[in-house]
Amino acid sequence: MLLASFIKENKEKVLEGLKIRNFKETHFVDEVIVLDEQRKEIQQQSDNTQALINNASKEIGQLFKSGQADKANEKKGQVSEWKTQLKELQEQADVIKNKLETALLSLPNVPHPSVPPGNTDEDNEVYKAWDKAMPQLHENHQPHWELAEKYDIIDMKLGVKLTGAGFPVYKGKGARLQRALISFFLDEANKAGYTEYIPPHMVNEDSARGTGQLPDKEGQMYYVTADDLYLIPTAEVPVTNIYRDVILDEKDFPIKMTGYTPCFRREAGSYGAHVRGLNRVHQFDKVEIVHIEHPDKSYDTLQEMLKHVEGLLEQLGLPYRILRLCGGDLGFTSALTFDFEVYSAAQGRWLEVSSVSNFETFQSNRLKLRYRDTENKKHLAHTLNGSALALPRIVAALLENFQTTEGIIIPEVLQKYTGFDRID
RNA sequence: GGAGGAGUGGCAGAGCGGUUGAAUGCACCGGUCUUGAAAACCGGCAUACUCGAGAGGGUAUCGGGGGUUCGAAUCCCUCCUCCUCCGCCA
Repeated sequence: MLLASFIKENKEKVLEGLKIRNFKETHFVDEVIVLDEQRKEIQQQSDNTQALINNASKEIGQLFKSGQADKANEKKGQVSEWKTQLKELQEQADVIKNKLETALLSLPNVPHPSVPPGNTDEDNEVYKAWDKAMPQLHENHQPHWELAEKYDIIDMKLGVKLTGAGFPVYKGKGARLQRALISFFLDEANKAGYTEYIPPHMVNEDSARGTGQLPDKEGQMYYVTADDLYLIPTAEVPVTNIYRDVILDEKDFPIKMTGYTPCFRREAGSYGAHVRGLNRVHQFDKVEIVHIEHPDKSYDTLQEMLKHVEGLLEQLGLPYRILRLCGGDLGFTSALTFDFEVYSAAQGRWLEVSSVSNFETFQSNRLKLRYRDTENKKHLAHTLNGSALALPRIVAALLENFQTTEGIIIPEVLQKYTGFDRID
């Protein structure tokens, strides 16, 4: 959420940003500015009335003390008039505040100047292309969903029986591969200086709001009605919210956190060949990295995160490319996002496996995540996060790219985790 | 799940209807003293919104929300959290 004051002072910049995003509902910008003015005005009136009441109440107290009950009762009459006025003012104020909140929540983050304009994923900029060899598959190669069945390592049908479509069951070497990847990713994150967390897999409404899942993506989350809790769509939500309502010292930067969690996404309305197998599922595993950074350093940090993710993919030996998302494809809360895609050879497709973003102050504003500078002034911190990495599509690419007539070869870095070097 | 008890500033801990944004202690910051340090003494020390060039002013906040009252940290309702006991349980 942007600050109303920021919108007022940077109206042109905000409008330009919305244009880059191809965001049509620019009327919210003026609404915010007007409503914020109205809010101040009515707040002023309401505060003044309250001040009158507070003063009169003190006087009444004094009068009772000095035994002038009749005068006190006279004052009471006047106060009750003010109270009626106050109530009306507050009702008006509530209406305005609600409208303002709605308008503010409707506006996405202002894109970073480097974000290219564009509407769809076709307009994304290839930031780093893959210029090395592509995997060469043998003649009878198969897509990962067939391999998974052939080697009996992932059972989608069993998932349907137990839960429903999109809930894969990993079995035998498939399960062990899954666990190996999680351990590998976490170990790499630890080596890179991230503090590891195991957060809850359900969060309350405040947390979902803090990182911007609510109200924007309400339908995307599984919701436990009996307890008013949301299943997390990513570790970003609980991990970033660790720092909700926190005021840091400048010297606390950078804060680097990592966590493995399952992720739950309803993905309503998805269907077709592109969501086959592991390409899109309702529950998947992911290791996330989260940074909280000083505003001056957040873009250097974003580069550092890209390097970290690149390192993982290189060690796994998967062809990858990095995209700079265009305005239209950029997430609501993000200022700049780089997507990582790996090449899944049997499908002949690039699959998104990581999304690394700088949210600047968009999340921290709602989180009330601030820091004190050397002059003791408070400012909003910057938050960033990235997948490092999301498992299913990595598994898909591993299965497809490393399939041989003698089975699937496990990358060397994973072998000490899996305890086997091939799936056959 | 059942029965009790409790939630006050960074921490500890008073207050239990009327100048209480909140005593006191500790911590922290500045100063005096000191060769330096400690001790002692003096002063400062919450957050948000808002008015003001500034000095300074207004409003809100004593777990969250709602209510009673001219007036609530103090009374009532409700939710949350923690503690003790019982039950259940990986």
